[in-house]
Amino acid sequence: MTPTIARVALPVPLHKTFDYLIKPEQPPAVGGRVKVPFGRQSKIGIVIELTDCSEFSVEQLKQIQEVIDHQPLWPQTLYRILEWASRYYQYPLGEALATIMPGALRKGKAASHNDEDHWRLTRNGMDMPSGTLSRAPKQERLISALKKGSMSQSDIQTLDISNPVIKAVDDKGYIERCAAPAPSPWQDSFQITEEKPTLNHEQAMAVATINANQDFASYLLEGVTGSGKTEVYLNLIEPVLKRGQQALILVPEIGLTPQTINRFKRRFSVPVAVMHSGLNETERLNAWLDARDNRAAIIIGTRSALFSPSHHTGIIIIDEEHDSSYKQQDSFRYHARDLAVFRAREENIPIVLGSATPSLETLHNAKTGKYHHLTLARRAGNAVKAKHGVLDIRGLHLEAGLSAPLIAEMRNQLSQGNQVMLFLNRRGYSPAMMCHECGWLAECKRCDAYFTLYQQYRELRCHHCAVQIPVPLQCGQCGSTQLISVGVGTEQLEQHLETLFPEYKTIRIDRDNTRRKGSLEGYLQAIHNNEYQILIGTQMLAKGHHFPNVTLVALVDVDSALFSNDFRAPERLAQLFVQVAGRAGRASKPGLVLLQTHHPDHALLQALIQKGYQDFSVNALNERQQAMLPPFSYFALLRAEGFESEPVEQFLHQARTIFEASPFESEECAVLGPAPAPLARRAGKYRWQLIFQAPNRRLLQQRLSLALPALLQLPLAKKVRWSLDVEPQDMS
DNA sequence: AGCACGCCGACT
DNA sequence: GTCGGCGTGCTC
Repeated sequence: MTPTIARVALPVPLHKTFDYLIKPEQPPAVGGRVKVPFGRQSKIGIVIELTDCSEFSVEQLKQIQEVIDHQPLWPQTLYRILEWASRYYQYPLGEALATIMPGALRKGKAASHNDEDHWRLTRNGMDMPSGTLSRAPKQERLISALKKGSMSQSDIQTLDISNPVIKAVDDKGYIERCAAPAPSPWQDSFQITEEKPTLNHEQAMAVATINANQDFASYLLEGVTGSGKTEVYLNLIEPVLKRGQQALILVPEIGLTPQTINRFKRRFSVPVAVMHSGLNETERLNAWLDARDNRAAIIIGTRSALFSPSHHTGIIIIDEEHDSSYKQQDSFRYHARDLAVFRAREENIPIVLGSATPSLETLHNAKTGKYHHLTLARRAGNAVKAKHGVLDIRGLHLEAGLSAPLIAEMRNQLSQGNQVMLFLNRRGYSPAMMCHECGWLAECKRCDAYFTLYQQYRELRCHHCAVQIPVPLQCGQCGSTQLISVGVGTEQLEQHLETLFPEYKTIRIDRDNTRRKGSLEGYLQAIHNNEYQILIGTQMLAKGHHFPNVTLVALVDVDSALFSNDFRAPERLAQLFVQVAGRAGRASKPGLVLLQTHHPDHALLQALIQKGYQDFSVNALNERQQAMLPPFSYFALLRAEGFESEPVEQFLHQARTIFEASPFESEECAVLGPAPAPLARRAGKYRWQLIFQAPNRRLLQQRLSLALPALLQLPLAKKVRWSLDVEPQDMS
C-alpha cells in the first residue's frame, strides 16, 4: 500500500514533527526536503517517515506544497547519527537538520551540481553533408568540433566561436542543448604526486597498525609537536584513496590554513573539497555536493564538515582532537569529535584522533581500551624539545606583571637576536580600576563584572556586554580623583615593554586588534619576517603557528588557571603550555618556556613541569575521578536568564523537581543547583544554572529525554530564556 | 521561531 | 476616534 501521510521535521523550536498529506503524483522521499504550508507561512522541512496514520484526522491535515528532493539528502548512516544527536543533545530534529544543512539547501535550492549546459549535434547535424555551411566557416567549424562530443558554451567560446554563431546553428536545427557529461571519476587518475618522506619507526608502526584493518576501530594518535602526525595521516589516506574511498579530515577552526590544505593537495592527484566558515553559500553547496557525489576524494574542514554526505568514506581523521572548537557552543550543541566516533562506527571504518595533548576524555577512552593508543614520542627531522622552568614569583616585585628574572632572560635572548613571546590571557590595560582612597571598584552596571581599563581609548569596557564608557575622573563612591589600575592586561604589558626595551619592536596579538579580517595573517607574516622581536598575545597566538626564531616563551600568569572555577582550566593550561613549548625554537636554537606562578608547588604544575603532559594527565584524571567529574560522569547544564532573578531561579527549581521525579532508579544521578551562573548577571540579565549529573551517557540521555517534555510544559519555560547544553565544554 | 489575535495607552 | 505596545496561543 502506498503511504498517504508524510511526517515532516520543520526548522522550528518545537520538539515534535508535523504530518502532511501526500499528493499521489508527487511522492516524497524519506530524508528529502518538502515545502509545506505551516500556519500562515510555508516552510521547508525534511520527511522523516511515510505512513498511513496520524493523530490528526485527514481533514486537519494540509497537503505538501512541493517535493524538492526525490532522494534523501544524507546517506543512511549519517542520517541515523543526526537523529541520534538530535535526541542526545536535546535539540529538535528539524532545527538540527537545518543548522547542519548548507544554507542554499535550507532555502530550497536544488541539491544538484549546477553544471553548465552542453551543446551536442542533433540527428540533422550529424547527417549534415559537408559544404552545406561553406559560406559560414565558424558555423561549419562548430559542427565539426561537436562531432567529437558535446561541449559547454564556454568551451565553444574558447574556439573563437561567439554566442550568435551558436544561436544561428541552433536555429537551423543542427545542434541542441544537453546535460553535461558526468566528470570522469577521480579514481581513474589517482596517483601519488610527490616524493614520500621515509617514515621513522614509530610512524611506520602507527601506519601499519591502523592500515591493518578497514573496519571500525578508534585510534588515539598521541604525537608530540614535530613528530610528523600529518605524514602519518597522509599514509593512512593513501590506501583509502587507492581503494576508491573518500577520506574525511576535521581540523580546528584556526587550523584550516592554506598550508594545511596544500599538504594534502600536493601528495595526491585527487580533488579536495574544503569546508569552512569562510565559504559563501554557493561554494559551500558545491563542496557539499562534491562530497556527496564522490567528486571529491578528500574532504577537509572544520566542525560542521563532519556532516559531509560522502557515501564512500573510508577513514575519518580528527586533527588536534582536544581542540574546543569541535564543540558547537550555541543552538545545536554537538561535539563533532564524539559524533565522528559514532559515524565511524556506523560506517564501520577506522577513526584516528590525533593530538600532542589529548583531551582527558580521549585519554580515558584509550586507557579503558575503547581506543587503541599509538604514540609518536620522537621528533622528526631537526625538531628539538624546548627546556622549561617555573619562576617562583612569591614576594618578587613585578613590573607590569613581569618579574626581574624573566626580564633578565628576555634581555639575554633579545640581545642574541632572538624573538620572545609572552602569553597573558587578559585583554586591555588592566582588568579593574580602583579608588586608591576607599577601595571602590568600577563595575559594569549591567553585569556582575568589573570594567576593563583601555588606556589607549581612555575607556572602561565591559568584556561581557557592549558597554563602554569614558574613564571616570572621580571615584563613584567617595569622589576621590585618585583612581588606579589593578592587575595587568596585554595592553599594559605592551606599553611597559616598549619603555623597557625601546630598542626592540613589540607587537600585541589579541582579539582587540585582530578583528579586521586578514590582520592576524599580516601580523604573523611580519613576525616571521623578524619585523618584531617581542610578541605579546592571548592564546590565539598559540595555535597552529610555528615561530622558529622565538627562543623564549613565558606564561605570565598561570595562577588564574590553577584556581579557576572551571574544572577544565588546568587541562587547558597544560595544553597551552605543551603547544607553546612545541612551537618555540629549533635545532640550532633550542627554546625555553617559563611559567610565572605564586604556587610553584601546585601538584598539577609539578607533574606537568617535571614529567610532562602524560604524567599531568594521569594526575588530572585521578583528580577528576575523585571528584566524579567528566569523564567519570556526564553533565548537562541547564542555564536560564531573565531580567528578573526570581522567575529564572524558580524555573530552575521546578526543573530540578521534574528531574528528581524520574521513576527510574536514580541514586547514581544527581542534580546540583539552582545556583547563580559564574557570571551571575550579564547585560542586565540574571543568570542561573542547574547541573544534571549521570554516571553514563545512556542514563543522562534517558533522564533528560524524560524530563524535557515536562520542562517544556512549564509556564515559566516560555517566560525565561533557557538553554540545555549536554556535555558542556565551557562551564564558566 | 514567526505570525496572528487581543486588549489598553498616546496621538495624526 | 485610530496606531501600536507586547502578552498569549498556535502551527500538522
